[in-house]
Amino acid sequence: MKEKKFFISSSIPYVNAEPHLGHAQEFIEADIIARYRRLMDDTVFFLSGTDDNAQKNVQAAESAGIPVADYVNKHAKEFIDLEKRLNISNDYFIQTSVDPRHRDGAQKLWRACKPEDIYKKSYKGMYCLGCEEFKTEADLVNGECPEHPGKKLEEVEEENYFFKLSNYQSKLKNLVESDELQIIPQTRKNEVLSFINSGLEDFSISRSVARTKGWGIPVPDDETQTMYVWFDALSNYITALGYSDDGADYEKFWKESNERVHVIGKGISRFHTIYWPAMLLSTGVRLPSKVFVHGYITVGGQKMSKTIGNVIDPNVVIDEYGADAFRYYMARHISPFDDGDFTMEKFKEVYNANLANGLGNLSARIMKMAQDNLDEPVKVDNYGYTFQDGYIDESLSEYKINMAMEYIWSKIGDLDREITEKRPFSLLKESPETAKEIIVNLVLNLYRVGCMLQPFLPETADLIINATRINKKPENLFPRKD
RNA sequence: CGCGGGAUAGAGCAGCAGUAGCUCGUCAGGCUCAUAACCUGAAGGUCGUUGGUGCAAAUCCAACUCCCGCAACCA
Repeated sequence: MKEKKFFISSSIPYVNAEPHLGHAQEFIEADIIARYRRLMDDTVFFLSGTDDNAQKNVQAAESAGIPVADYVNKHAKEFIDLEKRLNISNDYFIQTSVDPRHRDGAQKLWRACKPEDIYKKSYKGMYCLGCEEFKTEADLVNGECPEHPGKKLEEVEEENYFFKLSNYQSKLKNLVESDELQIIPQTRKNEVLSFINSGLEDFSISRSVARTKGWGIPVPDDETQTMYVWFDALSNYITALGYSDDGADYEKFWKESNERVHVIGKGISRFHTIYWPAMLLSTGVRLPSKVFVHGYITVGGQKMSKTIGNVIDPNVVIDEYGADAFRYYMARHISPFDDGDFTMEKFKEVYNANLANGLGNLSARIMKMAQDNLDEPVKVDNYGYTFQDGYIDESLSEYKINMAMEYIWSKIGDLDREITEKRPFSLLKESPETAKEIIVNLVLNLYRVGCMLQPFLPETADLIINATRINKKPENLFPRKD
């Protein structure tokens, strides 16, 4: 099989708060794909990071009374820690305010844009001092900012750089329609196309230094302007690879790669499927090949929000149930494409049903029989099974992670049924040879399940595979919770 | 005419044209190897409403009702 070069990224969240379930979901989805591709012998670069330069970070730091850099680093560390705890196998983690290659790369990208695509324009708008951001007519209620009633809106006028998105309307349309820039799932592709067809307006790509308070990346050759954070943030996907100095990873995983995939949430699909590709078209840099758009996570059917107080810290779930149990829920019970719901009650239910009673119990059943009745370990390596399975390949090639999981769990059900039907435990007395044959076959199939689980539940997969290799019942993989 | 998503057994969801399925719960059996786990069976659905296309519709089309997001710089 020919080795492929595969790039995949999670989006870089701005770090004005602790990581939540949505971030964890995205990390897990991207990680499953990355691990799967490595198992398929592709050469993979999996990128993750934080968007440090957003103005929201500045506001959050100010209200916390901490220097922006400290504030950003503190929260970035929480993201790094969460990824570690979730066994996310990213090859690099870029912090956009820390890595000097990012600043250089973003400025290089700016300079690389066609001169006619960037122009200066006076921008006038109603600025809310409370929110510290511009408001559009639609944002206002009775001419006031709904967040800060009574507070006067200030009419601010300043010069900003704009990007001539309108130049790229038809090109973008063709790219998306032809799937040269593939958007998954189809509904998101339709949304993007309808947005393109409604007409693309140029967008602002800089802010005055006065408003950014000097935080962010300076616009090249203009000390009065800071880059608009999206221009800066989107470029992370290539700056992290070494775009600024044509580094080896940039050559390998961007310029010459077979696939370049961004995993993002539905709220930022426009930036990734329209703004970002347009910027790249202007500079002549290669485009991503796929954008995989996932939904949001609701809690008890409601949007997660601090006001409602229903925000769940992924760390709390991991503390109680472990990383693999959490990965399991995200992979199988949250749709990769639509919004999914999460509550601790539901989590516990599926944990007990599918992990404790399902996979955990099955592993114990089979390996106890094997340990007590087989003289030596089953030669699983001679079985010739590595990872591949047609159904899983097909599901994952379309990013249907939950379908792949359904399939694996159907195999688990098959094995439980087989034990009941073939009754090796009672055959041991009457015809031990037949019983042993059955047990050997069960071990092989358990091994196969372990292999299939590798991208999804890496720790558990290793424990199962190892148990079959040493012919020993594993420790309680998923203790039942009452 | 803003855009999109949802409405399927008591609950939560999958299916998206060809005998209605999964998890939990309920009831009745079986098994006793295993994490009081596992297996089988049963009860329970006019697949939001009304029309249409098809030999055939949760599945395609149209209209309507009710929920939920988004509405250009917000995972």
